Amino acid sequence: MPTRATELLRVVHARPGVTRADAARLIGVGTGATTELVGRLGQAELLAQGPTAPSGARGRPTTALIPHPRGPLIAAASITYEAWRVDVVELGGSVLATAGEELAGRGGDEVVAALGAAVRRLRQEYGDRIRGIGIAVPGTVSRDLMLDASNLGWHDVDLAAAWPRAEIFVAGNDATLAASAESRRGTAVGAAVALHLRIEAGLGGAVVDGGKVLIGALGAAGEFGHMPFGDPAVRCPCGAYGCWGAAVDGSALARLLGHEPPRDPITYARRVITSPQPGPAAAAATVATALGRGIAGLVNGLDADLVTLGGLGVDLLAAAPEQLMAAYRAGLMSFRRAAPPPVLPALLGDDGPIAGAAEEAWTALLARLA
Amino acid sequence: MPTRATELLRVVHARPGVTRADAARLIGVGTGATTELVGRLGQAELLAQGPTAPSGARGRPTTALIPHPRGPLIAAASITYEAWRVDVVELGGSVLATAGEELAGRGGDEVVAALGAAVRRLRQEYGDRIRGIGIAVPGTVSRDLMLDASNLGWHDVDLAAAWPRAEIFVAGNDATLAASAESRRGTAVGAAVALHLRIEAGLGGAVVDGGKVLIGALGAAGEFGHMPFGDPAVRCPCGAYGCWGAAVDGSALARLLGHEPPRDPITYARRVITSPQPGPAAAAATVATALGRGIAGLVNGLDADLVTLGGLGVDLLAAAPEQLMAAYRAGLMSFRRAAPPPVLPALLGDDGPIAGAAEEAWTALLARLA
DNA sequence: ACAATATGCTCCTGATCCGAGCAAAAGAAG
DNA sequence: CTTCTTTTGCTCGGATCAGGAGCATATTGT
Repeated sequence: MPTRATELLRVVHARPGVTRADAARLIGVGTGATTELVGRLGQAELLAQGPTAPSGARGRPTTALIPHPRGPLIAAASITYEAWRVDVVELGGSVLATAGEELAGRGGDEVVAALGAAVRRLRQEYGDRIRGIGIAVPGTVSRDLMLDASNLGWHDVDLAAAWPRAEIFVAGNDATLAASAESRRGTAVGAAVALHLRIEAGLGGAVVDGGKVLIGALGAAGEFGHMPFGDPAVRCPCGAYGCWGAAVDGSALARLLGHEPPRDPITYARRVITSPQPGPAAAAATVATALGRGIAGLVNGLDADLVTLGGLGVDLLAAAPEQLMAAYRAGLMSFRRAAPPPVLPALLGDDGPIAGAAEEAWTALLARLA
Repeated sequence: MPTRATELLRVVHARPGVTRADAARLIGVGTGATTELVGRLGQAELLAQGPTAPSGARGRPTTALIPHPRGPLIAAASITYEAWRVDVVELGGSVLATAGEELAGRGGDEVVAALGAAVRRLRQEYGDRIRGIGIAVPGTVSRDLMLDASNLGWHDVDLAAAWPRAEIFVAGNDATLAASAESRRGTAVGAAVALHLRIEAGLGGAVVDGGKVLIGALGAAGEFGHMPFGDPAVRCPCGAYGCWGAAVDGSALARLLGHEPPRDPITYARRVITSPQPGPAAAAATVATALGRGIAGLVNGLDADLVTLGGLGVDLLAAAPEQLMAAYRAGLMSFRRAAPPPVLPALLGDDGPIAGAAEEAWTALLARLA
């Protein structure tokens, strides 16, 4: 039940620094109710008012709504293949502090323990202002917060150990969370149905429908890499045949170039894609074609009006835009070809997953502050 | 902003005949508020109370909440390849009256005009109680209610002509609406993410996430038949290559059997699929395999926990269950194989689309009655 | 008949929100 | 500098809604 108070907080979170007059118009309340609302939320140490830059227009100047200096905070974390990081994020998305380090080959439980220690240090510094945590991970997260990251060789890693008994604890796949961030603060703001695809070691993604990320029945939605758009003769490590992901990632490039499967497929793939030599360029073009064809299939089926690419998808789009877009257009249903949904690089880049973790945790917190 | 009143109406719509005590517990209000609510909704001619069957338990007996005898109604319509139909549906989904006839080869505008005449007749009978209309059609509907049904040869048919200036007017693809109905009153009740697939002349479907049908940016989501799970050498009428739909419908069976493309692909396909002869049976098995493989891909990507099949999908599942399910299981990501989401026939059968039209129109009406 | 149990109604209270009217703070015009 | 215009903010009264305590009601069980 969204009350006016949560609506106002959501507006301020989405657009920190809105003027109170604009915010009131956005949620459709009069000036009387606004006074009461802002007063109440100020008392609750959720909102504060700050000065605005002079507008130059006539009329009494308004104030800007900003996060309260003693207001609640969220810890946003991400684990990538190379490092982990924790940010302290206030209402509106600003980062107040950060901590992190390289993975250095440590195991999942060790990394979660190190992350948990960092969260404890930050909680000592910020006290109970930190109300919860969101974590982005390169793998799948079950409902009971167990992480499975096969590309890291991690299985049954208990993420809850980072902060047992946290009031708010959300965790999710990095591509899923990056999609959330793109739809709120990135390229996909305003899209009705945004599709985000992210190629790193494998292909993941997510659909954001009307601002809500589809997380699936088990929290494992967005594994578009395991849709059979690829060559039915190629076996995927997941056990199925013809997986799209196996046609667009580093292993696909290695296969095309007759190389051994690379140990670090991301670095390998980036090197191949950006190589000026004809062999690698042709391989990149082939992979870009497979990417474009699959994107078209997803757009046909999901009726997205915008597609954003993250990770190696950005490099592929830059290296072989003609091939990618040609395959994309050719795969679209005819009625879509007049106005194909744009395929654009994601705005937030490598910060997408951690930004998404912050967004989802803040969304959960705002729902609780009802 | 769902108020208690709309919450109660939604509960009664979902479970007509609930006792008022159960309904109050479901929406979490005390008996005092319930009295006030039921009284208000009775005054507004939205709810009435009826007798309940004796429960046998102790305590004061409660009453059943039922639609008001002068309450609002919805006209639910469907157009299929053979006929059109209009039902008058009350709160809770019961059908009070129905009308319809065969298409008999008429064009889209003529059919919509006939449907509109039937709606006018029903409105004369029921007066302003009929507050809106929902229409299920075998094609795509744009935001401005223009219908495109290429399999019928209809283009730019103005559905709004069936009831211009209707207060509530929703229209959608038959497969999309059938998915909605399945998730509310069919096999998929309670599923977190339900995938419904419907094969008639082509393959369509929809995803229902947490009770909400994903309609896409243009209202054209669910065209899973145009995802490239099929043979890349086969050209689909949509202009793309390798469309899944072209691998599982009547045209695919005809191709496998060396027949000409059939004029009535649905009847043709049903005959082939149910044929006891080895040739047709083998073709059906091949098509069932392609269906199972694609379903697995969609389940992988969308993380559905239940799949329902409608139209010819039911026949395929009955004719070649082993092949379909084997391909399905083989295509699932390994972590899903321990507990594959069930693949079941849809409960509502041919009534799915019209039931879904009623559901969506009622949903819109309930939102307006806030 | 009486106890036990579940349900429904009345009345009171508090929270929320809206609108009217007035006050305040800026720019514009003389 | 004064006055007018424009926009915004505050106070106050009224309306709606929701929740709870206490009592009334209708059934089953002994």
